[in-house]
Amino acid sequence: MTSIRPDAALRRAQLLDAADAVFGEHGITAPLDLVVERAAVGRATLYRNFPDRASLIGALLERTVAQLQSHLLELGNREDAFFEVIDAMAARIVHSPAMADYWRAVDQDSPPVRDARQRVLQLIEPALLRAKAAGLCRADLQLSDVTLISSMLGAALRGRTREERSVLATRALELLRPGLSPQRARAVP
Amino acid sequence: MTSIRPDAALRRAQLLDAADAVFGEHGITAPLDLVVERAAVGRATLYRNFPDRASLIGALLERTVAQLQSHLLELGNREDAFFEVIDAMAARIVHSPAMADYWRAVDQDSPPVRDARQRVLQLIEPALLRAKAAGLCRADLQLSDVTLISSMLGAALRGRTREERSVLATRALELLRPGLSPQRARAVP
Amino acid sequence: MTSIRPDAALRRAQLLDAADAVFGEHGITAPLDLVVERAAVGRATLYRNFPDRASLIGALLERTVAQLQSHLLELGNREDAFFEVIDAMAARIVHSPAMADYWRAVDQDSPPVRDARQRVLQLIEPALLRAKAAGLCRADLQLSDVTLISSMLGAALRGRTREERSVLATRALELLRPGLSPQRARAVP
Amino acid sequence: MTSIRPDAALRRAQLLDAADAVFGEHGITAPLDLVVERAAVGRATLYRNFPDRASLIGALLERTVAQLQSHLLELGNREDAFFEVIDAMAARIVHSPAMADYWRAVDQDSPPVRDARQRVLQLIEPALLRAKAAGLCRADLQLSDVTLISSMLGAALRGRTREERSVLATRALELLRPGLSPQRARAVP
DNA sequence: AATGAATGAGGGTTCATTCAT
DNA sequence: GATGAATGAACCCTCATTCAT
Repeated sequence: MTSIRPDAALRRAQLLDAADAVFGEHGITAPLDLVVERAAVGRATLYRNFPDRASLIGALLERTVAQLQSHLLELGNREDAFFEVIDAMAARIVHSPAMADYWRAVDQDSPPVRDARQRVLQLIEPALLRAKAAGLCRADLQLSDVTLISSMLGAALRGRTREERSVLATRALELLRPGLSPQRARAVP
Repeated sequence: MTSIRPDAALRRAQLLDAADAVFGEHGITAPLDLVVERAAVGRATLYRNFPDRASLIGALLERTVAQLQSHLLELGNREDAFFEVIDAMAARIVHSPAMADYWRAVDQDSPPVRDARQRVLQLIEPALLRAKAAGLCRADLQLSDVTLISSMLGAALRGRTREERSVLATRALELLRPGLSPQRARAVP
Repeated sequence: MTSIRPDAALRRAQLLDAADAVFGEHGITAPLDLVVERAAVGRATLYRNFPDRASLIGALLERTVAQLQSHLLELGNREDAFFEVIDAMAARIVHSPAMADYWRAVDQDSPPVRDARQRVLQLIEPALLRAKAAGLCRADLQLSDVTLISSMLGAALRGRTREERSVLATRALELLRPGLSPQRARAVP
Repeated sequence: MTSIRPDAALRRAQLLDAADAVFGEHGITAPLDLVVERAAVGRATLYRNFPDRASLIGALLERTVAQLQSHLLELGNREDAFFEVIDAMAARIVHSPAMADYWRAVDQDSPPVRDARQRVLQLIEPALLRAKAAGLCRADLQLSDVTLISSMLGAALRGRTREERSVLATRALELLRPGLSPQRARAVP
């Protein structure tokens, strides 16, 4: 039994990094040739590792899920973990602006995408419940709102330089935060 | 000399309607063939009226600008005109879900798109100023925030059925509205 | 109303001729690029006229069916029309050596191929019945044998020069003819 | 020095069996990956044993030649050995339907194929001469006709299930046999 | 002025073959 | 010696755009 090729794992990582960068610059419909070129890898290598675009995106999502998981582990039972996650999400999108597109990816949600989304929401749920219990967020906040917020952030940041993205993300969070907090009764208009 | 101008105008309108529908369904990168087919028009006719994709999108934006202008005219000097415009913007996106994409369209902002955006912001500015003066919106709200909000709404709504879009738009506005209102001092976290 | 483009029909014919030649030389799995090149035509022109390989082959079959039909018309009610058809089939294969492959074409018989085959057999049936009635051919000869004979002739001739094909076809017919004639009782071996 | 030759021989046989099966199903242009997969062997192993497709096919032919040789040995000096060989050829093609393709293989006859064909014809020649001498077959039958018949049988059986092949082969032989027997003088047409 | 046929560049994918482990 | 990961050439096909009718 041979050991599981360390170079294969390297290639995979190279490809994922390249894909993340390319998708960030040109959107998730970017030519896969760009990914191949950036990874400095043969064309078929991409296709063996990721038979189609969806599976490539799926793998990128899996990486994100793993990162989220370890982040949540770090945060432990903190009451404000939910908001930390939102901030981290924004930071992640600033870093990797195609991120948000991954979640609604590739014509009508392929299975790997659906699975990853499911898992993310499951991971976030306890944090959301704790925040609600602590009265830190509005009472009617839903898991589905997290998806919505992610989409909104992602779209806002598309096609910008990294610095612009950072500025815009900060502002977007400023505009969104009050809407996540507990709501006073509002006067009728 | 024949005077058949209305004919040409009709073709243009047909093409724009078709483009709006097709872009709404398939995104603004949809094959222009689909537009041609839906407009039931010869292929070159599209290209005579709109030499490239950007000018087609520019024309769609112009239509929106014109609608916005007449809407604002209707609203007159009402203090809440700004919020009416935001709602109208959301409604317009629900109806025509590619709308938001138009604003950041086609690889790094083409001139017709840039122009149209400029004009929209100029139209909205007075309403924003009035809302600020009346204390109806947060003091630091900028014109650039309108672009941001538009992006955020648009992204939330892509690729859904009309009903889903309507539900999501309502929710997105619920989340965004508190952030647009005047802000209390917030306790330090 | 414009007249129905004469040049379009020309292109179609050019393409069919080119396809016949190329398939004859390299088999029916030859790269379609060769067809395009030989027809001196843009690549997409091929694809508009014939969306896929099967439809190209289908069209080639249709041409053959039409030729067969007019040939049979010429022959009228002659008792030996069946053998004339067999000879013509061989001649046709000599001229266009991919012909036989067309009949069992492209992974498990596509609909256009199936249709064309059906029509050919229907056309030949009367001639076969007349030959049987006149005692010119063996009593148990079936329509399906025609397909079989066509396959056998075709295979014998692939990838040869025209002259070699002609010699081989003559020989193949010499070997096959006695088997098509009425059979004497054979002594048990 | 280790003496692990049987191991290598086993691999070779595995590969040949796999190739025969795959070529039978998908034709002799089938992806060699399928052969590798079916043989459950590393990819480079195929290439070490058989540097290219032609040499793989050549090896398959050699196997057939060997079988033919031992079959002829069994038959001894029987006068009808020639017809036994024809029947065996048909049976072999029914079993391994790519067989006939092997003989005219891979773009204009590669050397290993040419060699194998040569040897087969040499093996068959005595049987043919005996049959002729005994008046069992037509006087003008040539060695080259054997090639022709093999092609014809092979083509007739391509792309069919085993059962269909068996039925078709029987029929094809029925049609061909009279043409191989001594010919009466034929009335002028 | 309007049509739709023609074009060719480029994307996705497969596969024979080589090379590092 | 054996493995399977990596390579790149080549194929099929789509689509924005031009041009003959």
